[in-house]
Amino acid sequence: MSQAKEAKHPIKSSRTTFRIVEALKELDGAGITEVANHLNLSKSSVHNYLDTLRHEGYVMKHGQQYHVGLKFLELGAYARRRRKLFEISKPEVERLADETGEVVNLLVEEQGKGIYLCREKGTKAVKLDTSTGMFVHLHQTAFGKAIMAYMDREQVESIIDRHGLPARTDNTITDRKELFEELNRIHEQGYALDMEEYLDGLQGVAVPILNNGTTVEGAISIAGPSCRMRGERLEETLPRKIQNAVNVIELNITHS
Amino acid sequence: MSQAKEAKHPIKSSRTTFRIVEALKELDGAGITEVANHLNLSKSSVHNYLDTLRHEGYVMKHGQQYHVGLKFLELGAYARRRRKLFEISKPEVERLADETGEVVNLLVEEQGKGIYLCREKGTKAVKLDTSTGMFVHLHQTAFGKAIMAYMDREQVESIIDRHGLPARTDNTITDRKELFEELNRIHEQGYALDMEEYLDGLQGVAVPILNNGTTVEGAISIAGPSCRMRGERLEETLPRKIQNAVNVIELNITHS
DNA sequence: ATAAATATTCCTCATTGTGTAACAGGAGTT
DNA sequence: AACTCCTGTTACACAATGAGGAATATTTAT
Repeated sequence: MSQAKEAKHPIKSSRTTFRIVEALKELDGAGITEVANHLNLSKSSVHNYLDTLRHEGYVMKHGQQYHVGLKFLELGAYARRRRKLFEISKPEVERLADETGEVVNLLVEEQGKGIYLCREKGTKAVKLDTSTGMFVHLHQTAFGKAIMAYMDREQVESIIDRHGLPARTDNTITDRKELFEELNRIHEQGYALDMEEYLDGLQGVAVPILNNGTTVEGAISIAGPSCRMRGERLEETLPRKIQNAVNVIELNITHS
Repeated sequence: MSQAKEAKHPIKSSRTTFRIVEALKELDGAGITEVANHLNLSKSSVHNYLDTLRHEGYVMKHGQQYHVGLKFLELGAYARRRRKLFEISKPEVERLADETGEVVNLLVEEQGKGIYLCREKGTKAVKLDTSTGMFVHLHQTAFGKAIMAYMDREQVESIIDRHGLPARTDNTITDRKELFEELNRIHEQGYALDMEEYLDGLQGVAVPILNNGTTVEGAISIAGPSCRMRGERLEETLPRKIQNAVNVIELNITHS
């Protein structure tokens, strides 16, 4: 499993293509010059890229503003659907949201980071700026830690090497040794806690989803304001609720 | 509004990049030679593309199989979130699914075709192979016709020119004149019907979502097996239910 | 009406992607 | 084990192609 930072023979235009689309996302829509400045490219180049992308249907042009097109949703939704985990888990995630009233997330690991497959909001759910398709550092969240707790140590090491352990709040675990201790604890108790490690005032619980009791497929988490997430509810009731849902999911995974 | 089939100076590599990813989707994962044959490209080229795409995080490699990566979901979900229509409509779509028990869809137009923003299944919902992110011909579905019914005639003409009127079932409207008559009827009655025009045995109703009572933003449809979709339910109850939901949505759209 | 932004087109040269062909590694067969 | 027949990967050299500068249109603002 080669881990080179660069491809041997990178297709430059392929990379710039995506850099441009990503710029469009970052800037939330932009004109040609804006993109050109943002990426230090010539206006004419950017123009050619955006023009071809538009003809391919991957970007939209409204007036003089270019935008990321919904055709990416076609590919993205396909990639998500391919993971049987999503199809199987969605109803359970919805049920959990109804029952608890909080925010429930389904997350998987890809390329050493976590990505949300879906999120359901219960009636009391807090507003969060995160959502479907977003990438997060695994060590900063409950579900991320839950997933790592069931990976090989070397795998976790390589992820840390690749992405580091950047902090997001004062509580984020940024120390390698400390993280591994936490992962051991999680492995023992079967669930992970997020004590405002991702966002101040937000806590959560997460349980990993295992295939055949061995490989981690993803994790489900429930998150809410710290005031509602404590004591028995945080450490007993909610973990058990998720565990029940996960049991159902795991049954369906192995039998398909 | 130029409608040239090709960009003036197309970036070839940009196009092949997407052709490769699309091939990966069509083949539902593939190896290098498979892709190369499928697209009449040299193995080495495909290898270079897939390698860079992998390093960019847009494709995944499992063993010798390459797959569309979830990073597309990041862009796709963003593009969807950008449309305020989605955020506003989602709860209404869910409510409709609960109330009717059928399949409820939210669709918008992009590039002259229809694309599903979301789908919610009620308890009695039929199984459908379509889903989020999928593109469909507008004239083949109830929501598509509902959308076209509120476009300028010339706009509809140009869409037909671009995509034609291919049939999907024996009932699909394939005649230009017939389609325009149908669109007039829809405009008058305020809702559109799909009488097995997309899939045999499947019927549906759709209501367009208007902004300020003028521009079409999208449409909501309810679909189900023909046996359950007839008479008063099809032509009265369901249209009214959707209309109510749409009213709520339209209110929220104009006030934001 | 003029100015100041854009976007778009034109054109040239060096870069970059392409295909051919050779190489390596694994699975299956005799 | 040696062989074949698949893969994926690397090397290389030629030609196509994308990049950038500058000129031109087009829109928007003053």
